[in-house]
Amino acid sequence: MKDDWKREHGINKPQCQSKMLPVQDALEVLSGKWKIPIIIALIHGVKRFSDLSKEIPKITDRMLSKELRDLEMNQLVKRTVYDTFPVTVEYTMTEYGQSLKGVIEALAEWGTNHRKRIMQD
Amino acid sequence: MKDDWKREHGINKPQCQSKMLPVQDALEVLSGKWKIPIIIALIHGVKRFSDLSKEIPKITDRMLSKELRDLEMNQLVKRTVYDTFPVTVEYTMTEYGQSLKGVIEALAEWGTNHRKRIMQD
DNA sequence: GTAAGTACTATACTAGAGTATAGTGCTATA
DNA sequence: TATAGCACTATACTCTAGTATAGTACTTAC
Repeated sequence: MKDDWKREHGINKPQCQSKMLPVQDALEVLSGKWKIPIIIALIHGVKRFSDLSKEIPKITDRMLSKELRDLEMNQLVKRTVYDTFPVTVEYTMTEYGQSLKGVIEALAEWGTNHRKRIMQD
Repeated sequence: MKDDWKREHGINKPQCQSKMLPVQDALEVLSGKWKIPIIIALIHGVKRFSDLSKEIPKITDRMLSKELRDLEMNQLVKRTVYDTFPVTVEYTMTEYGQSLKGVIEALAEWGTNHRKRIMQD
């Protein structure tokens, strides 16, 4: 590989190679306005589409649908369809999805502290 | 406070009150395309504007300037102006900024693992 | 006096994330 | 037969993050 190419892709520096891409991967999974609210809602139990819609203020059906699809593609959320009258669909965090708990915990802790710090000025 | 108001602002559920806002606060600090690259560059040492510009591929001056201002406002980065010929400006992570290391570590670890998992399907 | 180096700022544009609003397909009850 | 409830999808719009490109202010060396 040419050095130019490496520079282009930001992998010429060891630290970039080892940290930057992974962090951006993780942030992409959590990206957008609604993923965190959805994840937090689902961490506390199985929910149906309409439950989530009620529980998350202001989210539109379109966004809820799209974000759930994203989370499902990343294997964080499982979608189960029941063949009942008005079809019901349940969303659950997968076992793998639970692995986000640690990350979210770290973010929550830092965020709490940061808000205190910034507010007091 | 009215229950309606609480529902509107998503703080009627205990879990929202305790986790959602802090996590979003933290993510906002790291938000955007360029903050992580800048932070990672600065974690490895003091850098000048032009250093960062060279080290972070494709970032425009405008974005670099804006993101550095954001990071400075959040007290993560310190800006020092030296009264030299062509004025030089140095950017450093503050002591407080170093506190992000843990969060970034957690994100990097999860991101690495996630990439493996998603790729192998 | 003009060219060059540093650290920006200004203006205009583009693309993608998010919003608003309405409509679909299914069926069981009234 | 019509209405209601669920889980979406379609279309069109808006708004903001990011890009592209150019220009500024300062000063020193040639």
